Amino acid sequence: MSAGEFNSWQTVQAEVLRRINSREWRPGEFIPNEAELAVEFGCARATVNRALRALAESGLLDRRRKAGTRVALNPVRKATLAIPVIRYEIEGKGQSYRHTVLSKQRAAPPAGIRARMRTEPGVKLMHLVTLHLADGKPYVFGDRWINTEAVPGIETADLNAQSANEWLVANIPFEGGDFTFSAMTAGPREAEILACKEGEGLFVIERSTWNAAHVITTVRLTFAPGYRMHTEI
Amino acid sequence: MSAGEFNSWQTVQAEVLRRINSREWRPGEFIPNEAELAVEFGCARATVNRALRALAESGLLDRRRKAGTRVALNPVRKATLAIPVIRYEIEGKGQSYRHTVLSKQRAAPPAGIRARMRTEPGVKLMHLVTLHLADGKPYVFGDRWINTEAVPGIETADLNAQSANEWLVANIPFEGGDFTFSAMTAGPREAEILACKEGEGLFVIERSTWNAAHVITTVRLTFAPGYRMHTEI
DNA sequence: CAGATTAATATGTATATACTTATAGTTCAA
DNA sequence: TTGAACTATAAGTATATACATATTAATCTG
Repeated sequence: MSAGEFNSWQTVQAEVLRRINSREWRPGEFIPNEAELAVEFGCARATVNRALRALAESGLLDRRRKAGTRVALNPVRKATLAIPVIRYEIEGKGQSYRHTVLSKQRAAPPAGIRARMRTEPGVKLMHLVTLHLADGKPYVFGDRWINTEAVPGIETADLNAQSANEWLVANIPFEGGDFTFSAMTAGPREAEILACKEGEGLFVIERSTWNAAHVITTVRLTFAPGYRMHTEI
Repeated sequence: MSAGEFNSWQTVQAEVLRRINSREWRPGEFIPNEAELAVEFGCARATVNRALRALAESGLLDRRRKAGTRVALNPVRKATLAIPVIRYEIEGKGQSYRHTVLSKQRAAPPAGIRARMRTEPGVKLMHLVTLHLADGKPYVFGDRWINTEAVPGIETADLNAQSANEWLVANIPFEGGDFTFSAMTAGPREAEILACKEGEGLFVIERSTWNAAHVITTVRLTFAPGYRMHTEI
């Protein structure tokens, strides 16, 4: 089985993939260690390491020091989906982009938001409701809370000129975020804002972003009917 | 600025991140090349390469040969979301899992499906409708088409014992897939199958998977109200 | 025999060196 | 002035070597 020459990490990766797919190496099974594979493939261990590391990152292999490398039992397929800035998404489709601020005020958030923002009771946040339009038609509206303490400069920013999301992306570095995707049924408010019928199913993204010290912002994006989010693996 | 010692790729990465976040290196701007950074950080070029490559993969840097490395202008944040096998997802919540096959037949698919499956007109596929239940309550139902030509053995598989998805994951290696997430409004059929009210908003995942030669399967998963898909970055 | 100690081992990482490859920029020719 | 040919450059990769680190397995103790 000393198959020819696999002297680039891509060819090594391809060969390992082939063996996994052909069940030569079965799920849960340990595969030979890096040193052995390097000899068999006629390449350096670092090359094997690169190939296996990439496969482990994509979820097909499980690796542990000393224990070794095994074919993943239940390969969790990971789709990486790009989170777009709404303006780019709309303009990318060749449509015109516009947004309007429906309301902007300082207020103490309801309990649910406060929990997500991890702020003390009574602390006021900036509450912003924005509608984004594609070719003049409602596309998505965002109900956003911003921790003004974590975001110096937001108070004086002109959020009519640049949407809060864009302003934040451009000005406030963040370290992590979480995303929830779901569906909701349009009520009177959504129907009015998005110019759709009450009772329609709407796609919803909830997103929080944070840095080391604070939760920066949490936003709920409710999309007009027909929105589709797409990704490939 | 010859800042101390950055002699592991993680510390190099952290320092580069710091400079990006602090705007020392601004979006769109070229950063010094690997060799220069290696000298400045007091480490090998390979170490810098590892750090920058990781940052490029996560979308914060743009790299091109000869041109160099620049800070990404619009950092596309990528969330990697794990595509779960439904049984694991349900059992992971501590609920009991059960599934039933509502219908299974060979049929020529409608045009939309045929386009996705890339089959010739008249070719019959396996059409499978399955309901998955959590603690006995409808959780999601799947409307699936399988290219039997691409999937040897599926005809004789007992899809009552093991769901089609699980059978496929365990038996048919695939190379790529695409995913679409959207919302729909429950019609009479969805309301009946999912035991929900007509007019409720439902979360929908459409997914196709393929290997080198064929589109293997395409499935539309319609979730009962309340479903939320979550991910972090 | 339970629990602590030690050894063995596979992956993880760092480094110097060398070569490859894509491509931006320049030069040259039609 | 366009475009083809060339060149210089920065990232990309491969390799040998060395050492670090996590973790299993074996061994030693009480």
